[in-house]
This record gives sequence, C-alpha cells and structure tokens, in this order.
Amino acid sequence: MTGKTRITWQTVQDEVSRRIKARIWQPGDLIPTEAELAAEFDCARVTVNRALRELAETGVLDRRRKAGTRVAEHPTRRAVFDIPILRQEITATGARYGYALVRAAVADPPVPVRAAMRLGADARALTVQALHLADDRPFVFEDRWINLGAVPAAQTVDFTSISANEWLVRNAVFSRGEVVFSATVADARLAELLGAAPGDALFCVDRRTWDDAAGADAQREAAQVITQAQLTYGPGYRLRTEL
Amino acid sequence: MTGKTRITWQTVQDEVSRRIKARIWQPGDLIPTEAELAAEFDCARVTVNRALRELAETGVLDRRRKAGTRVAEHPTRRAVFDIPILRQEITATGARYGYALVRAAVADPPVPVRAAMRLGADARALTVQALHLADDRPFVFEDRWINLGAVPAAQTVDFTSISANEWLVRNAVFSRGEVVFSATVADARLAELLGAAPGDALFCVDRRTWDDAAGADAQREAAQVITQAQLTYGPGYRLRTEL
DNA sequence: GAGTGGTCTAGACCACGGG
DNA sequence: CCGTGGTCTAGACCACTCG
Repeated sequence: MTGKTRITWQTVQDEVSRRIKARIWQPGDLIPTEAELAAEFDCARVTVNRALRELAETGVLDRRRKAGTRVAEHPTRRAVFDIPILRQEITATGARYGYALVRAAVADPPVPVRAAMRLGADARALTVQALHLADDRPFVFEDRWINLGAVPAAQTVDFTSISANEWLVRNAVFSRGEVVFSATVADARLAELLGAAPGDALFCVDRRTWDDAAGADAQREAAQVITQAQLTYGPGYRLRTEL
Repeated sequence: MTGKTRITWQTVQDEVSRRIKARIWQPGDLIPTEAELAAEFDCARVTVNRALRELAETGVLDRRRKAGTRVAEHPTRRAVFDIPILRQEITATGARYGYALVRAAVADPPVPVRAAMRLGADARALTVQALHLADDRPFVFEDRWINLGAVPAAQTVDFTSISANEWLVRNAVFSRGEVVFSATVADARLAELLGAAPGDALFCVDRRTWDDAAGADAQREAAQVITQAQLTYGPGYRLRTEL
C-alpha cells in the first residue's frame, strides 16, 4: 500500500521534518546526501533538493557543498509579518476603516528627520500627519515626512481624501525599506490623538523607504530616502504572528 | 556580447523585478505566461517558474492557474524577523553574554497563564525567571512557564547554569509557535530588574510553543502548550528589519 | 582532488479553475 | 474544455569547499 501515492517534494519535506522532530536526526547530525535520499524515496534528486532547500531557508537545516546537510544546532526560527496597507490591517479585523487628516504642509524637517532622510541643510519636505480609525475610534497615528526631491508629485495631492500611505504605495517606486519596532510613552499630544492616557506605553513602528537610483549600478550610495513614517498605535495594540 | 552569460533563475527574477519597479508592468497587469517568458529568455520553463515562484511567495506577484500571473495590486510587503536564541541576539551586537537566574520553582500558575497554556485547574507548572545580560547590563527579563506535563524532564534541570531558553531549544520538540509583540509600562519590579525608570515604555515579546501530538492526525485539538515566555526588553530596545 | 549541493534542460503529466 | 501554473524525471554540468 505504500507505493501507491506519488512522491512529491512535500512528501519528502514532511518525512524529513518528522525525523528531525522525532530526534531520529539530532541537531548537528549529518543527514544523508541528496542522492541517497533520492534513492530512498525513489524520486529524482531535484525533488529532494526542493524539499531540503525550503528547510534550509527556514533555518531548520544547514547546507554546505561538500560538507553536506546538517540539522541546525540553533534552530533560529523565523517570524514573518505581513505589512499591509493600514486600511487592510483595519478592515481585516472586521472594523470599518476611517481616515482623518491632521496636518499636511511643506516645512523644514527637524534635524533628526533631516538626518534620517539624508536631506541637505536647506531641503524642504512634505509633512503629513493623520489618524487612521477603526470603527471611528483612533487606531494609529501616522507622522510622515515625504522627500519632495524624490516624489515631487506628492506636493499637489489632496491628502484629506487619500492617505499618504495609500498614495505612496500606488505612486512611488521604492526598492528597499526598513522597519523598526519599538515602545514609546504617550505624551500629552499622542494621548489626546489616540484616546490614551498620558504615560501609557504605545507600540511604535518606524518605516523608511529608499529608491536605489533606477538602473544605476552605484547601489546604496546613490539611494535617496523617499519617505519616513512613524506609526504609533493605540494602547493595547499587539502584533501577532506564527512561527 | 549578450549571449555570453548563462541564464539563471536569478537573471529572470531580476529582470522581472526591474520591469515591475520601472512600471513597465503595472499593478494589476497580466504578465506573459511562463512559456512565453521562457521563450523570451531562451531558457527552460522550470527556470522561469523558479524565478516567479519566489516573487509570488514574497507577495510581489499573484499567480493563479489558468488566470495567469499578475503584478500584485497591493504590494503587501513582508517583513521577516529572525528570532534567535537570546545568547545569539546579544553576542551578535558584539556584547558579552551573561545570564542570571532570578527564580525557578514548581508552582501554581496564575489564572491568566493557566488559561493561555490550557492547563487544568490543578495542574502545576515550572516557573523560570531570569535576566539575560549584555556586557553585565540587563538586556531582557525572561518570565517563563513550562508545562511539566509536556516536558517532565525540565523539573530536574539546573537552570542556574543554562537558560530555560537554550535548554528547551535543545531538548523540547515543538511543532508550532506564536509570537506577539507589544509595549508595556515598567512597574517597580521590572524597572529594578532592567535598570529602567518606573513608567518607562518597554518592548515586550510573548512566545508560546505547542506540540501537536506527534503523528496524530487530530491536529490542533490535541495540541498542548509546551511553554510560554514573556520577554521584556530594557528601555530603548528596537527591533529592526528590512523589507 | 573529489564529493556535495546548486542549477539548467527538455519533455511530460497533472490539477486547478476560468470561460 | 483547455490554458495555465505546479511538479516530476533523468541526465548533465558547474561551483564550492573539505580534506
């Protein structure tokens, strides 16, 4: 009865995973070569390769040419977060999405922002501050700076009707991004905006996105920051994922 | 001179990425089929498949049989965090790792812990509290509960010399995990342990791991929580990643 | 030097799902 | 139905790196 089902890369992956979980192959152990496993499972070597490659990408296996494949000593688990548009994050919870612009203006960015965005001393930028609402209650406060040198078209956009978040996703190319998670204390203004108490601990996400000059080979030197955004979530926010 | 370099899946992936970034193929657009691209790049179809599969996994493309491959409308970016053992997280910064046990005891878990771990009303569990140090300064406080029903061997371990974190990674099978990020306010005890001021906002990570009864097909019903840990980081901690 | 993983090819069959 | 992606096969060559 065993020869009936067709061998697929997932079959192999499941069996290998099982043997690791069952400690048949222990951390640090060398497991059979691709060719040996292919013979055992009676499938092509590339099928085994596909199965093991994914396990190596997720950190379960450690593969090196000539050295062979070992069960990872320290199974560094990898957590994956989907970073959707805020509208999606809110509607996904079943709540109604709302948006309220707080301020949009061309201004001189403060020094820390100027430094983070690598802007010249006299460069002006567009600041957009807005609240994203879930069922009419404040969900997250967005404090964004947009580099007008990189996205001049942003200056003419009416951000009372569309969030900077969504406009940028659709209209600005970006090739690289950074995300930083942290915790911050609610000051008086944040507390008022988010309906929190001053002193509350708030979850905070900072994003920066770059455009590595299209087509240019001079990589990160020529990169310019397109936008920087600080998202401060309301009290009690939790970001969850599975391993 | 163009025919000189061998076509590889990465060549194809780079070119497809370039066309998307350059808006040659715009969000929502149907791109050529695998067969067409294989003809264009003069390579095997499976090579194109490999290239596009990765882009689909990262959310850049949306692929459906018969419907073809489209550029994703909402480029949901995916942030990946490596969750290493704390020792690695600390030594990776160049700091010296240190560990100090605060408390290890078999005890009655408080009700919230009992609920989160799906423990019976009379079940006892092992609590392990410890500080992880970077260059002798508190880096993170670990407040952990271990289900002795799932990992009885934990009861005999001397957690003064090895952290529960590391012991469990090496000795406990787990098949599924959950990670939750949040922000919390430092109370008097946390402030003292972490060298923070009471009222500071602290970054907090909660982890739970399950063992889905090995081999059983009754999946998540039969699962038991192996351990739950709350990691509270010192003030100013930031978790960073690239998109 | 030689063993191991990384990848490509050409052809084939299958599964899904749009029309 | 039938086009499209998903996968398998057998063979081949290459790149890395350990011994």
